Amino acid sequence: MPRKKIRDIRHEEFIVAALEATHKRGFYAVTMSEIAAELGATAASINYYFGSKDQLMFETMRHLLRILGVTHKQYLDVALDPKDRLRAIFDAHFDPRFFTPQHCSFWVQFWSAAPYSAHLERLHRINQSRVKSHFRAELAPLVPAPFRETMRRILQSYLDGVWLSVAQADRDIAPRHARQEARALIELVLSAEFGGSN
Amino acid sequence: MPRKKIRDIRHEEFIVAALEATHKRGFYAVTMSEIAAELGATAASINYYFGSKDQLMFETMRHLLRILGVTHKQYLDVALDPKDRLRAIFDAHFDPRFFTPQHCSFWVQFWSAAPYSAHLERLHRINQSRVKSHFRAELAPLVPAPFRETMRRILQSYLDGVWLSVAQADRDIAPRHARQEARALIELVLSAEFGGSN
DNA sequence: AATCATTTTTTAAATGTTCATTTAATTTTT
DNA sequence: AAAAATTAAATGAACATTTAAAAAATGATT
Repeated sequence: MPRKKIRDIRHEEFIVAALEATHKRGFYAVTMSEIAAELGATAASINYYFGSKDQLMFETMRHLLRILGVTHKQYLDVALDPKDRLRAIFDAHFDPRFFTPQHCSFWVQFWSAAPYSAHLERLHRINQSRVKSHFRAELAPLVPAPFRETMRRILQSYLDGVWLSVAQADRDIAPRHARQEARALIELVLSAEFGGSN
Repeated sequence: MPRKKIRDIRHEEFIVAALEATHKRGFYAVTMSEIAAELGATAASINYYFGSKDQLMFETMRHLLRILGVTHKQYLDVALDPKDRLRAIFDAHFDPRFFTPQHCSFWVQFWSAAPYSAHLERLHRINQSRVKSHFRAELAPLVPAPFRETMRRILQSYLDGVWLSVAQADRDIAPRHARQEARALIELVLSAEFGGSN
């Protein structure tokens, strides 16, 4: 069993530190020194490992996306029917591993910054189309084609909106509650009378 | 008829400039000089009128909130029934005067920055509770009490989410389309079977 | 085990840039 | 002439990043 390399340990540590410090101070206001201070380290060592502040933030978002991807897969693996598969998207986003104040606030701030950096924007586009195609695929067996895109956009906007409100801390963050509410919305969407097809 | 004071003219001009420049460069990246340059003016004159950059941004958001308030009132004035009144909230937010790329991106970036500034946070809290109570009031005659809060949060999160996605420019911004979709969601919410009451 | 050379990791301090803000003077309006 | 509006230039603070040196880990050789 090969011991973990220092490089990998630090990589992880600094990402966690970036999440924490960003949550405390804001995406732009947070400084390298503040992030390093979370670990009793020094700003220079962040550059030693990541090269730049931008790169650290980029890697931190990739880390979040990785968690999200793994979590989603786990829920899909136990999904029994199309409705479960649709729920899995929300369950993954609202999983306790993921749906924390730190993550939500980093998430929202990162995406609002994305349009202003080619680097970040690319990540955004990739993620966005991934989520979009998941939604489309899961809605296909559930919603007739003419209504599908509307329903998808409703669900997706709702998902983003929940994050925004959690990041602004005007809602407390019980993952269980978020899921419950998402399920209520899913029921609503699926119970719609699509011109008599249901 | 008293001529407009220079002070008021500049106040407005700089706010428009702030919206435009922020849209181009991002809430944090944008500099005083860039904002001033929109008008062929100089950074110093912003401070002459506003005192500081923070204050300019603050006033800019207040300006948006004022437009929103006025617009909302106009829609309420012509609403004929409870459903119209509920729609009025969305119609105001998605009014062409309001629902522009500049406004949306300022809006989203401002609110994601809000938790990190006491000044901005106060504005956020005030606005948030205003919107919340509007939703509550309009939903009261339409949705039975036990479901009302869930429906309110769904609608409100959706509203925020639409903004986020418009600010990220992965949707084009036809106000008409946004309204249409909001109406679809309203229908969905109101057609729900609340334990047989409908 | 102990020594020492080598590499890796870490830091303190130096650099240099980018602003917001201030100041003092100039231009424009009244 | 007095007041208001505007600017160019100065100021100073805050940072990310670089550099050069110190400290720690590694590992080969006795």
